[in-house]
Amino acid sequence: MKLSSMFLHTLKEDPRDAEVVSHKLMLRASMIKKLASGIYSYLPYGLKALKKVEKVIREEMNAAGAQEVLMPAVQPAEVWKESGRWNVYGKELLRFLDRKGGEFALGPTHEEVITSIVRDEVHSYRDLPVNLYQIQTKFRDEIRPRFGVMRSREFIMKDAYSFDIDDQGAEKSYDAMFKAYERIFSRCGLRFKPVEADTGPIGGNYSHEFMVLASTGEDIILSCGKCSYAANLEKAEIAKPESLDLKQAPEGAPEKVHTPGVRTVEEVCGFLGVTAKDLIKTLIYSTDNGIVAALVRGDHDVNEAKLKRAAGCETLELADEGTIEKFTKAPRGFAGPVGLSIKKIADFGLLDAGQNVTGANEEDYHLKNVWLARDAKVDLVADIRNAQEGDLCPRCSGGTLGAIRGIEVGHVFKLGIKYSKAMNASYLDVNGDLKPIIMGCYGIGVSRVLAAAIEQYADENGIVFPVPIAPYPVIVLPVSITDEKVMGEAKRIYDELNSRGVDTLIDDRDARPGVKFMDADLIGVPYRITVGARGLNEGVVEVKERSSGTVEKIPLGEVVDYCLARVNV
RNA sequence: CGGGGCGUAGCGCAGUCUGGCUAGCGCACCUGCCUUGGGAGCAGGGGGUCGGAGGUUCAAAUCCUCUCGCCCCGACCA
Repeated sequence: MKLSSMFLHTLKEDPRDAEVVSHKLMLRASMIKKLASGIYSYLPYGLKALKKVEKVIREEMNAAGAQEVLMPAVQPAEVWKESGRWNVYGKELLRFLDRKGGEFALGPTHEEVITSIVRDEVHSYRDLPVNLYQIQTKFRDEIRPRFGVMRSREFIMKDAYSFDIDDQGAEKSYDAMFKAYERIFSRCGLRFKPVEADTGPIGGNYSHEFMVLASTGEDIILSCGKCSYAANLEKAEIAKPESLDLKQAPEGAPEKVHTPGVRTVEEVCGFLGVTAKDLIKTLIYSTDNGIVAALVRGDHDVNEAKLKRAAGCETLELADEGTIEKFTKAPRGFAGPVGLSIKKIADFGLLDAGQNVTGANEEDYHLKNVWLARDAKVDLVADIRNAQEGDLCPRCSGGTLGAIRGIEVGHVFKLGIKYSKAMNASYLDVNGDLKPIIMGCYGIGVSRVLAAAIEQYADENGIVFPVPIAPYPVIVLPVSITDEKVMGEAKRIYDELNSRGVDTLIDDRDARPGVKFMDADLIGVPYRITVGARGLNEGVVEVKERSSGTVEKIPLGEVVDYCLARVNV
């Protein structure tokens, strides 16, 4: 491709509303263009990069035995009502009516559609297993899109769905996808980590996320320094204590203190001169299984997914002011376990606590010297808080958890029969018995992979594309386009590289060399061949490697082979 | 949805508080000269009606009301 005719308009300055490097650089490198909040066009250079990522994904998916399909972006409400998610999915599902008043939605994911296809087409165990995937535009009406295509509303996703006759088969399918994902992200040159994850509204019972490690990531990962355990914050467990008995309390009674207007943990600490660790936070939750009080140490945070499990409920949210007053007899900020008659679930972290400060269930009063074992009847002790740095590993002995940030680029789920049961996707087994198909689903955020790669591979001069996803692995840069010798040699190298299968750019713009160098750096081309009169006199050109910055002088006759050897991975 | 910030040319910004000449600067773009190994220089030029609507005023980018959009923090959500 000739830069003189390419639709590429780079920017010198950072656009104002870009925060993270990948967003800034994708805009500056003329890869994307915003149309509305969370909705982007891909310009030629960005699309080319996207296609490279897709190519890697396709190759590995096909190699793993999956077959490509393409499903509609617009989906009728009908299938969503069948699966039961029409009423569950919430505002992220963008709904609308067609001219006849029929209800439709823009697909945020395709479990319903694929399940309806497979249930019509598959009737026998002989048709299974099967794995179908697509690469397609999804729409999720995110409450707050941000960071460019990292978290956009419209985005490109590869989603695959596996169908098996039994759990053993489903396990194999899951495993095959897990391995394919490891190959995909490795080939893209990413530093990543698979972690155990919560399943969220997609459902199912087991899942892993693939996280690209980056300080700007929105997800927090906890991983053990000693063994291979790693999990998303929402899922991360904490080592189970040896005993679930509360610490024995001495004789005595809590002492009431006047704490006017003091509500938050910080305020209480400041007012009473204690630390957050000395406090017990009492959070009142409304659930489909009644009201519960969650007790955690003042410096810990409740993990709602864990609390749901412990409380045995499906839905759960922090109680509103009125509910709190009704059950604690005090406004928000003064709840405590002593004398509280609702179900109380205490966190492991409180097992060896004593002499705590808690709310008094009375406006403007707290209690000092509270011992859970003595003063409050706790119904259950469980793991209900977020893990944090320094916590003990749940899988090995002696390991501690560290926290790092990551960008979720892939997610694999075991769905079981959630959808096949709801939507009647079944098959006849060898014995002629009708059984539900066991499903799995596997997503990769294609556009997010691109953003994550740039997040991981950039420097002060711009993008540093890894070769496998570089839109163009090589750029030929003639220092002067008016020098016929220089231009002729540049053209020759450019043509030869292209004819030998290397996507190559040539900067044939009538611009000063400095401008060309800056642009080549900005757009992140891995190898730059500089052709100038100086070098030609010695019979050489210069090849600069973007990632290391090293420059080598290569004889004219060898430069094509030199590049081929570096670019064909 | 709550809090904060911002909409002036393709991009980055000044001007707004304290209304008043033809709305300005840098980058990008066009023409010419000159220059050609890390964002050159000179000269000339095109492009905006100040997010939108209404109002106040002799006069509105500037003041008032409404409205739309964008960004950040949070809540929410994968």
